[in-house]
Amino acid sequence: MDYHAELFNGLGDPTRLRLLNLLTQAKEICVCELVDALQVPQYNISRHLHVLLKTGMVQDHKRGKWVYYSVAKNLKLYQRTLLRAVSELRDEREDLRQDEARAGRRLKLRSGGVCCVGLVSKIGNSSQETAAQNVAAR
Amino acid sequence: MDYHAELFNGLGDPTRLRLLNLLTQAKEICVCELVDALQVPQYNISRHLHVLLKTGMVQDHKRGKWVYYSVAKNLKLYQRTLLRAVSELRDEREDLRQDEARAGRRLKLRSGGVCCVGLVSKIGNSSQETAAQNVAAR
DNA sequence: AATATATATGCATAATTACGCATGTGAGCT
DNA sequence: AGCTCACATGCGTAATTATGCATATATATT
Repeated sequence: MDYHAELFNGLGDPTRLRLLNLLTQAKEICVCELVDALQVPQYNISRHLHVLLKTGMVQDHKRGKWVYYSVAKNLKLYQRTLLRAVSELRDEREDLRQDEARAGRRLKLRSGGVCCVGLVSKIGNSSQETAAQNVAAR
Repeated sequence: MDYHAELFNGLGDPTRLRLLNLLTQAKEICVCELVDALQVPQYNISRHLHVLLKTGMVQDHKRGKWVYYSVAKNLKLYQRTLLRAVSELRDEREDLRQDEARAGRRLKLRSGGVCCVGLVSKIGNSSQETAAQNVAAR
């Protein structure tokens, strides 16, 4: 598919829409935090982030064991406009706000700006029953 | 897929991107004109227009034998923002401007505001060798 | 070095979507 | 009524994309 259509397509998946929404709200979020916020398997989050990376909408930054994602710098005009459309969507979507709530709770668990220290979080991956369920809230 | 992701997805196809671009430039365009402008089979155009209809981005209006499409009235805020992203994209895309050129030539052929009178145009459908090739230009 | 944690990815499969062809529908013309 | 033109749609198939599971990689930590 051509590049720009792909760009829109990048937002054409519910999970990616949710990811982008969170990323526009916070400066930097690491993968495990996104996993907890969306309650979606880690391999799934990673894959969707990869798609968003390819569209140039987000950038990643490895720090220690973790990979932090954020909205890319130097977005083109139409890309910034797209992001704005996402935020505008926010008002209509309860689920996006729920994501933000879970993300908020999760981000509070950072110690010294570092994410997931001492937290186990494997929602869909492998066996172990997941921790960080205080974040899930329900 | 959920509704809003689908909305982005509506733009996540090159053909639909091209259609939307033309529709944002002109008030009303009928299917056969779009076929000539994009040089894409009629059944294909119809299908993509149907997708755009479902997203609420465009509306149709039957007039005599023809069906005219236009950008929907009463778009929501984020929808208008999306359209703006499309126009902003225009600057980067030679192909969109070529579509517009062909569309412009085609629209000039209207007689009395009525489209495709006496023109035969079956780019991909069935047999007959297409007319309106003065529009294709190449 | 061995182990544990965070993230990515190969592979098989399921689900979704686009496409081409043929045909259906509906409006207008003769 | 029969024909033609504009448009839509059913169906089969090809192409694309998402998902789950397992595993690979890379970076601490002990």
